[in-house]
Amino acid sequence: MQQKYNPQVLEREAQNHWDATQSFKAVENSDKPKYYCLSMFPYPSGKLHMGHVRNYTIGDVLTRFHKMKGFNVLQPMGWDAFGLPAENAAMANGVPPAQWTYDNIAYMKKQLRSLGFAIDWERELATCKPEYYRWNQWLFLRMLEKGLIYKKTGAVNWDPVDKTVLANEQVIDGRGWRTGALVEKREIPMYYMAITRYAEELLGDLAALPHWPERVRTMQANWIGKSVGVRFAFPYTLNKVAQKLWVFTTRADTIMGVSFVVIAAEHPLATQAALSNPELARFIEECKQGSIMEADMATMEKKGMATGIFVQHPLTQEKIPLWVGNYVLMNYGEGAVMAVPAHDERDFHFALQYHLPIKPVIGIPNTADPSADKPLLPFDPTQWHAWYADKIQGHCIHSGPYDGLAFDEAIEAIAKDLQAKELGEKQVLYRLRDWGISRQRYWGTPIPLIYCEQCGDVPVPDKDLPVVLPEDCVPDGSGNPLNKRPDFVNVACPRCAKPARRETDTMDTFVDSSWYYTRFACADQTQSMVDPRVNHWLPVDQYIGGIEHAILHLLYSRFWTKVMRDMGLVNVNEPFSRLLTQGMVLNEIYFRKPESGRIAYFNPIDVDIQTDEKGNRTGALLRSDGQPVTSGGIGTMSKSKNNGVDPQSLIEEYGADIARFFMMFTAPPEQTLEWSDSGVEGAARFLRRLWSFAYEFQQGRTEPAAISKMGPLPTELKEARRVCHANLKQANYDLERHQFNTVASATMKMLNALESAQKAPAEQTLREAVVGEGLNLLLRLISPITPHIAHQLWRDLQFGPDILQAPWPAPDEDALTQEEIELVVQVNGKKRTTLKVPRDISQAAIEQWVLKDADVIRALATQPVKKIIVVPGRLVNVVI
RNA sequence: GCCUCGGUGGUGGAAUUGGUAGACGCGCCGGACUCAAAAUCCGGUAUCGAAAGAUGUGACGGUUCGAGUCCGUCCCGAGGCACCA
Repeated sequence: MQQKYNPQVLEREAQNHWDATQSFKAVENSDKPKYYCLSMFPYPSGKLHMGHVRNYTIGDVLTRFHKMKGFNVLQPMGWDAFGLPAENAAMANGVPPAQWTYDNIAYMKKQLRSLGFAIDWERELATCKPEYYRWNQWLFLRMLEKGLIYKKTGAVNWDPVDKTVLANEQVIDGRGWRTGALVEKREIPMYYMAITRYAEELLGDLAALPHWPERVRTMQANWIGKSVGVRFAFPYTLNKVAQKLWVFTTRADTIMGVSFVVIAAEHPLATQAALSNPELARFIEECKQGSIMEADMATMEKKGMATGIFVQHPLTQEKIPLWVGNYVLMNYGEGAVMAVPAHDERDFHFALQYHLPIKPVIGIPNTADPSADKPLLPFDPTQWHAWYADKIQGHCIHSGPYDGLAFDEAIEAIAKDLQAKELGEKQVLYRLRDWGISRQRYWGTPIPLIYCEQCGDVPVPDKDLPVVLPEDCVPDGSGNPLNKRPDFVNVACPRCAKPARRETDTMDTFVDSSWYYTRFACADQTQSMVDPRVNHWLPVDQYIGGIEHAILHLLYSRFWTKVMRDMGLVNVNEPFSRLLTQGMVLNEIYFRKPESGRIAYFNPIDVDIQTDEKGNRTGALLRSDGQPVTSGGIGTMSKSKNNGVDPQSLIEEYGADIARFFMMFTAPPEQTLEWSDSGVEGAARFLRRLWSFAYEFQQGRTEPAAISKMGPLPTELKEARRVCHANLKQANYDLERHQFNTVASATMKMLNALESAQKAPAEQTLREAVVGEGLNLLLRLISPITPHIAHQLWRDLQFGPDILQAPWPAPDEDALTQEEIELVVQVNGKKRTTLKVPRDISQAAIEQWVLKDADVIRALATQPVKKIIVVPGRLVNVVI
């Protein structure tokens, strides 16, 4: 056994051993229960970042834990290889996205291997390869046949200078990132997936995912946003033609308070009204400026303009003015809303701004004088919010036939009356919109369509799949380079064989990642998208990834699984049984802001922190020039803030185990993790201490490998043994709930206890028995986190040939029992003292004992005891 | 703006169902070893106070014998908002 802990050498040896024994190869014909553990696959951006290390370490801990618990585990890895950054890199360096991507994959794979993850590399896939994305195209065609994909226009960000479509990320403060030009909204034809047809099932099945975090289910439910309301129409006459303007509302009970109607700038009626109203036309143009992002839309100043058109209230026939507003969304509901300023905050502010009438129609009952019911108004927020929250306190007032009706009754009555006039009905509406998948970009899956002047839109026949993306294009920022590739664009129409054009739009990269987990089950299958092996492995038992994917990726994947199910490709309803959403990795931000010019960020690695003698931070200096830098707090590691830490240097300096231990110890997986150099040093110190302790133990051992029978133990050894088993028990609980930081800390507590045991005055054989048993448990417990050192020490201490084959340890309940327990004694809930009592003491005896205690008597003073609350095994509270 | 989550010592965090707040680390202080330093080892470390004791989990209020944990209002931070992945 080596005296010094040398991670670089032993980690390579352990990894060679796992490769040679094919330790992580997953097979379908095992008699063990299957466990499919999947971490979200990385985008090959260049090199691993700390978020990746964290994500894959969490997955690996779960993989190895379940392997030792006797599961047949599949942990695969792949590459989410299409996407915008490759095009950006191409513009910067002139390298084709394909080459950049493949180079990155090669480098990052090497990095992943050096971290010792228990991955079955035989199933590796990359979404940018034709053998993968041909199935995107194949399923696209099936969905097109079923009407699950359709074509309609949708809004994009248009850069008028570069004449190109911009991603939301490329729009900064409403301007193009390269040109600085004001971005415009532009409507272009796109393909949509009809995810809304599955809205009800996607919502309902959230209940079938009890092992998903509550917050993710809540976010998805709110995203789908089912609301039951009333769709109804305001009749109007324009150019002597009677027409109807439809709106949707969840607050039909306030219909008698409507004082105006607002339509989106893109609404056909707005376009029509603008024909004879240049001022309105200008306003509508103004509304079309800016990005398509909802956050921008929601935070901009609410503006409106009257159209001069009036519509008729469907129940009172009153004349209602029609407005165009920049805050009405064309793609939700009807693109038109009724405005009730008395009972909606946004309408209220709009009405104040433009001096429109405010008519209260909901009030709280006044029992003394029903004729003086007090109106509830949005400017009385305490009451209004309370009423809105549970909808039970108020009722209709100033509402003619509906006076006195409560929320539900009013909606029923109003919907019935509207229906009788054929002007409305109750309707279920979802906030969820259909998924637009067309991208005017090069580095993605080609959409398999051909446009023929004679035949129209012609789907590419299956026999011509895949439509292969040329890999040698270099984008230059002025539109999709595919349009400049006649060899790609020009094609014979599959129907009439005349010259035709290929679609040059590619698919949203979320399409690629919506089904990759099914492909891992049968990555070598060349004849079909998936094969029956998919039903062996699905659903994924444990999925791990960043919380930032809580809605889009996870919802699209759930949708896609249901589509594949309905086509008979898989037999599960949901793809991921358990979900762990990991927190982001943060680091300090330092910068200097010059009088003029750009703010400069400095990597924390180049900054020295100054502290006072108590350790409080007093300042920060840039090491290169000794001058102060400003602290910008902490934030997610990013290029723009120059606060990333390259995992490569960490792995090279300390080795994989120390990096992994630090990641697991520093924060629980679901919380953000703050980077700290000294924390890494602490992890290194612990593993070195573990190594030398094991070395000393092995050197002084008299009976190699024997964990002999234990006779009666002296107190110190008994206590050390109790600590080991108690921590193991707690750690097993923590592993099940994925709280790995306390598992790591349990291994530290065990080593602390074993070090005291080693020094205890006791017979050598007894000490050896206790310490040997403790080390044996500790190594197995720590092995999922730091597999390399555990592998080596397990062999060096002759516990067995391969720790991976060892069973998961269970605590010995006998070791946990204590003769005496400590009770906390409180008086009126305040801790006064503690009391050592026999384990099986009766309640009456405790009460007697407590009342005789000097500290208790002093705290009682002269006041009489009202009652005594005893929590068995924990505490006593004397109430006075 | 909307949806969701979080806020505990100098610091990362712990506290299983409401039951000893601060486990285990980091940092800092003191000591041992050393010519010296690093490394390592030992001890201390919430705040105020000489002590007894009091205070303390973002703020304020409530429920309870008892609240970091439950309820209400507010403040601050993070993630998402449909073309970053």
